[in-house]
Amino acid sequence: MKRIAESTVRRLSMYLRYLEELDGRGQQTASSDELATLFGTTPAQVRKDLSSFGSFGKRGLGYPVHELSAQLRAILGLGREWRVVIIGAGKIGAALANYHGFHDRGFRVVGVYDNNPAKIGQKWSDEIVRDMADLERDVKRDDALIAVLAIPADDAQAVVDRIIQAGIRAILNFSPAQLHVPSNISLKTVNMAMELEGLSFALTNMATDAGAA
Amino acid sequence: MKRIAESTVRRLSMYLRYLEELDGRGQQTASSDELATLFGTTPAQVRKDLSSFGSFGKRGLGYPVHELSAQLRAILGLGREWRVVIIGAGKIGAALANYHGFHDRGFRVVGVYDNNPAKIGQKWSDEIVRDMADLERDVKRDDALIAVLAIPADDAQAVVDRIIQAGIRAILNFSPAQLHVPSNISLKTVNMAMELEGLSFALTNMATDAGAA
DNA sequence: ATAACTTTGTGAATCATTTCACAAGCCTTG
DNA sequence: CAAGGCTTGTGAAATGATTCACAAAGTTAT
Repeated sequence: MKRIAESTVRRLSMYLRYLEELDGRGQQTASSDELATLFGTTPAQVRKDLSSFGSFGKRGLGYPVHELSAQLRAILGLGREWRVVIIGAGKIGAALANYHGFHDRGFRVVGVYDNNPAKIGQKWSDEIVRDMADLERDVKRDDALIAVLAIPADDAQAVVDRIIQAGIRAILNFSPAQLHVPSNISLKTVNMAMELEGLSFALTNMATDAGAA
Repeated sequence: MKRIAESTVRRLSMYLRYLEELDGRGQQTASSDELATLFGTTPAQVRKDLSSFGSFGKRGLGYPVHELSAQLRAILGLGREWRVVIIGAGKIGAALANYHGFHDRGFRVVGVYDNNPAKIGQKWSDEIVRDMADLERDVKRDDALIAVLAIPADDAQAVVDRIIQAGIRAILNFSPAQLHVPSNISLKTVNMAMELEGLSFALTNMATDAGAA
């Protein structure tokens, strides 16, 4: 299989969300054209994205909704349970732990950590907040592979180094820090400041062109 | 000025964050090489990004840290105050309202809205939660141009249509909904599910290649 | 069973972004 | 002030992503 672009994976994720909705409504098939118009992309893009993984459609008819959903879940690795630790029991961590889609897609939170003594031991959205000192031990014991980082930027790199040692293989980073990880570790950073500044730029330079996505 | 790529704007935002840190430490100049190694990009990329906007560096020496910071702030449109409304007084909204970088960069929250009667009128991070019914009136009166959307997916498109009518020109969307806006409105969507599924994909297909960013 | 119609899958072409490579310019040293 | 050492700015080349365009394959109607 050839290398898959980041942007392709994001679109697959979109397609899946919509296909599941169609499936729930009992729709049997969907054409690349139907999928495309909903996402502001093109039919050719949809077909190209899917064709990297196989031939799922029927010519003259379109894609079988239910079956394609299953295929996409398999492709995205959603057929299993991923054990996740949330590091930082602040507002962002809480938002994530509460987020439904999180659990429904097989991402199971097995631990929430903080280093603030006032928070440790408190109940917090189905979980007891644990001491960050226990992070390594727990990650190993619970076999967590994914970590969500929602702590201040200054502490972030040190924590990243620790959890990678403990066996974490993928990190979703909400701290406004530029993190460095070995190339066999997956890292995604969501940076609020960067998004807002992107909007600020677009508004300031509207004359030229207006961005959309 | 020619069209600027989204990815370029994101990098400018990164450069700015680091330049401000260097400036705070009193460092006078920084080379493209120094900036590049910190961000996992290349010196050529840094120079190309900056060269879209002018010649800020001195050959043989590098870029003047303080001055370049100021230039980047101007380019990104951060020299003014942006009035922002947060729609949805849930955990994500709270995380944003509390977020320091938010206010420090000139993004001033002028209103927080919810349609839950239990929340309306309550104090909430320096602001009183207001009734979403008043959204249009307030947006116009307060001249807010940016909206942060942190509400359930089902309500999102209807709210978007309303606030655009009221004068909002840029939207940061945290709801897992595919939104449609006119082309003169800027929209950025941060979709947690998509990020997590991206990690799941990367972990599942590690054999091929490991993603990093 | 045939014809007309629809929609996929995919090489080729276009468009966009990143990287290369080097001349030009500035600083420093002697 | 001339020579040597860095580092920028930028066309050109390379790489990557999207769009085009059409043959192949399936469906539907008669």
